[in-house]
Amino acid sequence: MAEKFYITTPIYYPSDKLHIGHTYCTVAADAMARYKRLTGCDVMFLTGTDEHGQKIENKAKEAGVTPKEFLDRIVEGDRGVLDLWKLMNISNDRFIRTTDKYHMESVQKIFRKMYEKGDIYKGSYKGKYCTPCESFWTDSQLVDGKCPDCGREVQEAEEEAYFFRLSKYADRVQHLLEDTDFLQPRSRVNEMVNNFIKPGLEDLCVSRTSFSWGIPVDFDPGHVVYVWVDALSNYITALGYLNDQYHDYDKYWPADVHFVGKEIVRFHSIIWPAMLMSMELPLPKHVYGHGWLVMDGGKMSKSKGNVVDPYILAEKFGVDALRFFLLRTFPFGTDGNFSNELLIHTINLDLANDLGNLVSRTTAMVEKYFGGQLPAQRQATEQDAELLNMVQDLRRRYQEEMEKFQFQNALEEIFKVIARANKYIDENMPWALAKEEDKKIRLATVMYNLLETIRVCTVLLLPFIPESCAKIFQRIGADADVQTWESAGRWGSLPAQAAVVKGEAIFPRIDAEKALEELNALQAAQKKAALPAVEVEPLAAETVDFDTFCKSDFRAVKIKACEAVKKSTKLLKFTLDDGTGTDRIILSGIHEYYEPEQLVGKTAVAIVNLPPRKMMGVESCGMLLSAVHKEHGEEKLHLMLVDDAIPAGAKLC
RNA sequence: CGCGGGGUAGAGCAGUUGGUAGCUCGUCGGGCUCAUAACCCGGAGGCCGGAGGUUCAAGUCCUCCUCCCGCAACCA
Repeated sequence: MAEKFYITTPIYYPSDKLHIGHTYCTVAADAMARYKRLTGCDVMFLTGTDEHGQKIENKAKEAGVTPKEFLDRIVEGDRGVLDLWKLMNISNDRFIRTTDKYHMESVQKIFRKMYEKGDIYKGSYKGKYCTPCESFWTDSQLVDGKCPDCGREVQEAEEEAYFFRLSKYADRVQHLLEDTDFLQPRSRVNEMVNNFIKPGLEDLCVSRTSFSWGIPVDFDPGHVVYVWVDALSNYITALGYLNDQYHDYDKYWPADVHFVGKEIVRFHSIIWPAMLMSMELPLPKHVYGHGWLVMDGGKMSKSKGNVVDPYILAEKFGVDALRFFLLRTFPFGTDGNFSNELLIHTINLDLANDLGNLVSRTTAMVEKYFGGQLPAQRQATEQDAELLNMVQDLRRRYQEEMEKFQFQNALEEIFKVIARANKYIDENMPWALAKEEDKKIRLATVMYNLLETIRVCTVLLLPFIPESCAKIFQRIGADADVQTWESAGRWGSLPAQAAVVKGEAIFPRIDAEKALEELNALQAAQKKAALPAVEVEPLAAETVDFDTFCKSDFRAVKIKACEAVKKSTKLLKFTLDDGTGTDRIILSGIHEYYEPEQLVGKTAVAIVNLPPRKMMGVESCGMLLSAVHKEHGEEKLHLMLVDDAIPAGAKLC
């Protein structure tokens, strides 16, 4: 019986369109799944979407549709999640949506099971409640003891909630992390243990009453199951655990590996094992926390406007080229620096110049010198040894790296061989052999060795660039029986007289300059189209009475000095002349928009009778006024600067 | 002193248990002409962030410092 292999991606939260980072993780999992299938494993590859929660509820409301309608559009709709995976040639065996009925029923049973065991108990979530905002706040979220949203008084309140006894499993989880290879790469272990386990694991709130878009707790209808139990359970419900939709749980669980982004390592390496321990189920063998793709050293984010759309790249350069680039360029465990230049560069170098060109020159010569079919006779020499040795050992080296999820190293091994094959051509100079009639057999041998090298490399590239591999096999006349894992380990599998055809270039070279220009234009256009040019806050509906308004004391102030607050990215510390003769210190979080020296000497407007407030250890007495709006989704801020003719301390009314 | 990651040729990165510093690109020079102006060979280019220490020997181990990046905090 075939060995089984169960691999998962995270289930993505579809509150926005997916970006290159999601694509990265999914492509990696796909390559791994394809590799395991190639080696003969019985593979289950799962991906999906995490569809509950407040944010989805809000987004849907903004869009004026029901949550389900909103989700269907973004998951199943045009250029949605399913379309993207189809485009990227993702070979998942199953796709789970947490709004699927079977999943919801399973989660209710799981929740109940843990409750009946005593690992989930009803408690209360203590906090402060703001009645007009209908919001709960923790003490640390409050501002001056008041609601951070509206600034009004809050009441001590308790929200009823269910808790999971995470603390009960702290020791076992710590042991799992520190003493086994459960969590990879190893560098993530310290982070988890130091940050979350050593300070003491608190019991986890696993239900909410403050929103309704979630799976109801069936024995307590006011509550919905909060994200942890709902989302993490997908890895077993999708196999049919406690439901009748599927029946593969016994076959595939425990998972061989969960691929996850480093931001959710915590949930997968602490909460998920604890939940499974509570349910007394086997633990997944590995959790692999991969790195992020970052842009110019900074995190990709909507507000920075540097989110990369995989659709544009795949359509422009080809799906295989994009898949290849993602896995060839970046070590899987650490962050990678994404750029369009690097993408084009990698495609041109590896795929066009090395691999594509090797296929072209080899097939062209077989056509030119032998009409597309080699004679059966061979004449080996010592010159062949190095290449043959490399190719014959390639599958082993490749396998070693793939088993460690080191895709970039596995590909590196293949491309070393490809480079060696290009060199082999130069060493043997087939064009010279072709000129001498008595060297025909030697020439055929050289060509066959090249075809064999290409064949073996192509088999091993199947998990990464499946469509291109099919084209290469066709060119070198490799049928299905010499496209197998087994045949990649056996030199000489290609029939001696295979039919070879030249054909079009498989990876055309890209004109880098032109492509970059087009790409930038496309990305800029898309960004503009997606977001409104200028957006301002809607006017407040509530009126404020005149007396209340008059209590606010606005003054013109002169900026005498301004400096960045150390250890803070956003705060500037202003020393102001407010006309009283005593300096006034105000902190303002506008360093992203202004450098301190730009503002010294200017006249600004401040409200001076706010109670003082400490930020980053410095006391701020009042607040400088700014005008804010959004442009193409990006926050813009302008400090209110007024005529320098206005004296310090002048009252605004 | 909040937690973690990182500073190695112009750029992007490898460097396993300490033993003459490597890879890719770029650059300079040469070769070849089968091929997608591709391919092959050679050269130049580094006080491995800084300072101490352990050692016969340190990019690699220890201490301190410094800068960058995430998370967290903060943004009245």
